[in-house]
Amino acid sequence: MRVSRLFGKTLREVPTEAETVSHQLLLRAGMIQQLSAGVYSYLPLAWRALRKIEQVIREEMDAAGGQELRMPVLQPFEMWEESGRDLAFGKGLFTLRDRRDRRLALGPTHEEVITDLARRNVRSYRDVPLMLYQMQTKFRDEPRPRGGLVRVREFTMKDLYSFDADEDGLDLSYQKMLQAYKNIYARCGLNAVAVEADSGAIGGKDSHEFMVIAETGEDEIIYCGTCDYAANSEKATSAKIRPEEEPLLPLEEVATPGAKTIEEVANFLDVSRSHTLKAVFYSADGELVFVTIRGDLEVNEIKLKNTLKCTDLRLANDDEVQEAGLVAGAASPVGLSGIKVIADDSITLGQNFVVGANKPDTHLKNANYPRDFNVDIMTDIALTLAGDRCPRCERTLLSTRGIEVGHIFKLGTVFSQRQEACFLDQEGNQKPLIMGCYGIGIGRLLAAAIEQNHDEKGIIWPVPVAPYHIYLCALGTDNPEVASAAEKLYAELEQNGFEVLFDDRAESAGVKFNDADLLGMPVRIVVSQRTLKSSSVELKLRSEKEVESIPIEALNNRLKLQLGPG
RNA sequence: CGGGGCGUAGCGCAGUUAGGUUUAGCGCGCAGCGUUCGGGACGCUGAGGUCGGAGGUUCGAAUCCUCUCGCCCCGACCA
Repeated sequence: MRVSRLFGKTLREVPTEAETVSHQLLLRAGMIQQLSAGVYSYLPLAWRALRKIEQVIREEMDAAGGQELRMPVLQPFEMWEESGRDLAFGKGLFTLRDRRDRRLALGPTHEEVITDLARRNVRSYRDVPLMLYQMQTKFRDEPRPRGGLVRVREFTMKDLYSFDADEDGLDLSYQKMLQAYKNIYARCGLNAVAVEADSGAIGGKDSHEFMVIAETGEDEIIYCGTCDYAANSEKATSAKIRPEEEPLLPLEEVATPGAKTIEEVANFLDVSRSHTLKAVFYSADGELVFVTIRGDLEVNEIKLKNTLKCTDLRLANDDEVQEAGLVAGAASPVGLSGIKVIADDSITLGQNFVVGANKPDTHLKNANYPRDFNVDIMTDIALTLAGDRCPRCERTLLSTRGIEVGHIFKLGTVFSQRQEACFLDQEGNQKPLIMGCYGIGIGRLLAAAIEQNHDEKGIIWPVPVAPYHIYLCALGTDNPEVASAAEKLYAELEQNGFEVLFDDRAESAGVKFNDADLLGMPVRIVVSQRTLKSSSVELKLRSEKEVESIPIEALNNRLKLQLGPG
């Protein structure tokens, strides 16, 4: 491709709307163009890179036993009602009506459709294990698109779905995908780590996310500096420390005028925060619930939402709290009735807690579970923070930010049961298929690759995803000798199977070099009067500082060494 | 949806506070000619704007008022 003919102009200045590095570079390189919030056109350079990423993914999916197919974007809305996920996705689901006024949804993901395909086509245990995948456009009406290609409303996703006869089969499929994903990231020049994750609207049990460490990432990762524990902060747990055992003391009412927050109460009574129980009120699908947790911890709303199995969760407002007869600032489960109480298991770690007395300006000392109160649900709903203890080795946890470039789930029978996708096992029993699903956002992967592979001058493409291998730079094109030598070299390189971006423009050296750096092809070759004097060209790797002079006849072999056979 | 910011030429901006010499400017980029030519060269000439949109106030609106649309950033959601 000739730069003089390439569609998409490089920009000298950074467009103001871009804040993340990948967004800035994609815009400056003339690779993407925004149409509206979270909706982009991919210009030729970006499109080539995206296709290369797809090809890497396709190869790994096929190698793991996947079969590529293609499902529709346009899906009957009833299918989403059948699975109940019209509510789980809520406004995130793009919907429309056809001419007969039938409601349709633009697919945000394809579990419903694939499950339907499976129930029509899988009959026997002989038909599994089965892995089906596609590269396809997803639509999600995200509340807030951001970061260029990091979070958009229309994007291409590779989604693979596995079907197995039993849990062991699922484990095997899951492991295959885990490995395939690691291969993909490594081939795309990405350092991605697998972390434990919440399964969100997709549903299911085990789940891992692949994170690319980046300051601009949307997710917080909690990880152990000592062992290999790593999890999304939504999912992370910690070893909650149990204080020294003390004898159980009798309940005692104390006046705590003006003290409402945990901080104030703890200070007033001169006890540590971990010696108090906090009360928080939530509205879960309209029902008021009482949440209690040890005073030194915070509630993780994702865990709470999963525990309550509700779709809408928010902090209750003052009116709702008053209406329920709760005393904000002095509430506790002691003596409480008629309201659902959810407790974090931290309340079993410790004794003689200070809790609210359910009357203004009054607290109780020495509350103990279960002696003094009961709860409806006891589980882990605590937010894990950097500085907490690792759940595996009890060393200190650390945190960092990351971009989620892939997510894999063990779905189990969530979908196959709801949609009755069954098979006959060896004994002739009808059983639901055991499913898994595995997704990668292609554009996001591209953005992450740039986040991790750039310098102040521009992109530094890893070879497998580079739009072109070589940036061929002709300096002094008005010199016929240079021009014809460059043309000849361009033709030869392409003949030898290299993908070449040929800068044939009548621009100054500075302009060409800066564009070469910005566009970031792995190899830059310069042809000029100077190099021709010694029948050579100059070769520079984008990732290195040094330039080397190569005799033209040796160039082909040198490039093969660098880029692999063309 | 809550909070913050912004819409003036392809990109980056000034002008808006105090309405009128602004037929709306500047830099980059773009077109033509000439000189340059190994890290974003220079000169001359030129094209390009219904100042996001609609209403209103006024003799007069980019500037004031009302409504509206769009975009970015921070939070609640996800590949």
